[in-house]
Amino acid sequence: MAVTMNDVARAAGVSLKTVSNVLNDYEFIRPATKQRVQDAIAELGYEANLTARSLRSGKTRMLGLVLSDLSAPYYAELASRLMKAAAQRGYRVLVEQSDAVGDAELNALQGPFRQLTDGLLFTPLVMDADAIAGRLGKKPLVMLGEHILDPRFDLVTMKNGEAAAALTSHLVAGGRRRIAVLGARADESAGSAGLRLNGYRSALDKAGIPFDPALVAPCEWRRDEGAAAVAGLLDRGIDFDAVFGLNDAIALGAMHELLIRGIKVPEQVAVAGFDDIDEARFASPSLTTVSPGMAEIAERSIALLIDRIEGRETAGEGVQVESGFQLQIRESAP
Amino acid sequence: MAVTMNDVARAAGVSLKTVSNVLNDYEFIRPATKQRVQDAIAELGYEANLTARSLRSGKTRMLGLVLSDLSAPYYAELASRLMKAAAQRGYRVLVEQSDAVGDAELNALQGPFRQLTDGLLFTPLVMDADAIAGRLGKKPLVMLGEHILDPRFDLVTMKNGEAAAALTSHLVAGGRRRIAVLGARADESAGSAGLRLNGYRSALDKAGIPFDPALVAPCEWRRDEGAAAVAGLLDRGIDFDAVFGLNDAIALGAMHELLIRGIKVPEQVAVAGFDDIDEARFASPSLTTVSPGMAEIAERSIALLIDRIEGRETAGEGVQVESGFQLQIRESAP
DNA sequence: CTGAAAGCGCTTACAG
DNA sequence: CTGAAAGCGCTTACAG
Repeated sequence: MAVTMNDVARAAGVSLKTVSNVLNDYEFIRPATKQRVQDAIAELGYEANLTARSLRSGKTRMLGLVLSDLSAPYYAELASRLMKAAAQRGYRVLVEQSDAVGDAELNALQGPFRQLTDGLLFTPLVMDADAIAGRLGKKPLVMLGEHILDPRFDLVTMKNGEAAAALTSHLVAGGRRRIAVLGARADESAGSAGLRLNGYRSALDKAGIPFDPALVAPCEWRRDEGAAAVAGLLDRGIDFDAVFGLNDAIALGAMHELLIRGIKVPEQVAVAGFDDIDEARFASPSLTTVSPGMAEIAERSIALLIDRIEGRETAGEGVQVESGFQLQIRESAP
Repeated sequence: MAVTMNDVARAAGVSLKTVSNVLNDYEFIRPATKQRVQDAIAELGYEANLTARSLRSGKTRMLGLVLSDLSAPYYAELASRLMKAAAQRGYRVLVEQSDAVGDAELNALQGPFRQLTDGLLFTPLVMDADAIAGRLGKKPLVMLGEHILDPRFDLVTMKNGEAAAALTSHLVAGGRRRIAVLGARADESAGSAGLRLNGYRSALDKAGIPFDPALVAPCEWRRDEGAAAVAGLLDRGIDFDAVFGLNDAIALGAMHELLIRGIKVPEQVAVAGFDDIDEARFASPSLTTVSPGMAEIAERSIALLIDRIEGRETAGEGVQVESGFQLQIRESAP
């Protein structure tokens, strides 16, 4: 049997409530009493039972993180940072993978997962704003790194459009005119893919370069899909002098396929990505990309969610946070 | 207020216990009763309170996963698979990052983290067998992908030594004689690093190639460290014709550094890694490595841990599982 | 097959 | 500042 608060109370000669007060940093405790309780805790090696605390208080001090796939490098790095930011504030992060399946997202939103957490960081890939708003419940939810700009939701994201435009302009400044875009999603205009695609188009507009839909290839945001997408363009005989992967994984997959086929990067085709995952620096050639300020995203989304949970943030409408970005110009598109 | 079992019992006209029986798939319930309860559950939208269940039963249906850093690609892929394997069996995985810090490992082993989980998958980098055995507690613990081969512990791992030897023999068969090893750890002879290093040495022995300690460079298992380690060898003027990174991240970092310096891979220096992370296939040149059967490791470690938790595995001594491996010969060391 | 009672270990009003 | 009581929502013996 584990040591309980009752044991501590008995050992210290006080009531249960007094022990509870000490544990919860209640202000008005006589120093001597407090000391006696703390001594008893130390002596008995008492540790609070978190489950009992949760049952009574209704709080778990866990945050839910819903994303499609933890093995994607961007999400892995993000999850790692989020966990550290949460730990500093006394919270843990419980991760749920949705595999970009709608049912899984729905489950994370209202199933048992929700019960286990005091609030959610949510990266929806399938559900739209109305579907989410309809299942919202009363626990706080912060949209993460995603697209749904809706006054009903808190959102921590980056300047997807601006950053994509800046990257595209950089490619144009390097003399590229036919820039293929990999990773667009047909069904999604407001999502990250859509926002980045819009940024690309606006940069082309600004440069007076006509938009060619033949240069836009949809694919999932993985290395193998990026490779397949660029292979498709080549096999269809489509001419291009640059590739913009809507994330780094796509770009790295595409770059691999180009090199395999003997196409020189960046001499014949420049390649650029998005996310600045660690891998981008060490690719050969190293990958030009956009750094989305992941540290800031992690820090601010955790802070916002916990502020909501603990009632410090009380804005009726959603709070929108946009982190800054930085171009990382490297060998693949100098 | 959420719907409780009491509400369901009242609606169905049965006692609490009967509702509990239905929820827990107790065999002997009259079908009509069961149906009435299930109808009431559906009608009221009842969902069991997991916290209350945990408090009473002492089970959380969560598994703890302790590793150094979730953003390392191997761990990210492994965690993703473990979560899926656990989910299939009705368990969740709660991840704790130790940053390879001893205190953090100790905390995960006996702090509140332990309370939240029914069992642990543990990848210790600092603590040794005796330290762990001393803090073991009564909840099951499975050593994961690591070195501690001790009859007191359950262990799921791979054939580190054999695989490293096979890879080294492959390099030797390709004509390499001076094979640098990156990622050795001075303090660790039994760990993964030590086992892989031993495999390397035994393969050299077999080939009649003398072991040269100057070719062994210690470093952390990250890309930047692999790059720095190979840079160190080059700057010290040490001659080598192959690099064996003790994991893929090291090898990829080293390969990047070689290419930056105009050294041709594999013509001048062959490069090989260990883990077969997705990134290895898409590197340029693609990376020769060892596939450790991660799917098998994930599946078997989850199965073993849950068998322990649920009392199906009752061996008094530790159960040792070694997954198979496969050489992945690619461009960096054909 | 089903019920009434006890209790897991805390926190939360409510008194004083 | 501190105490006695109630109760969070379940499961677990124990009866019958």
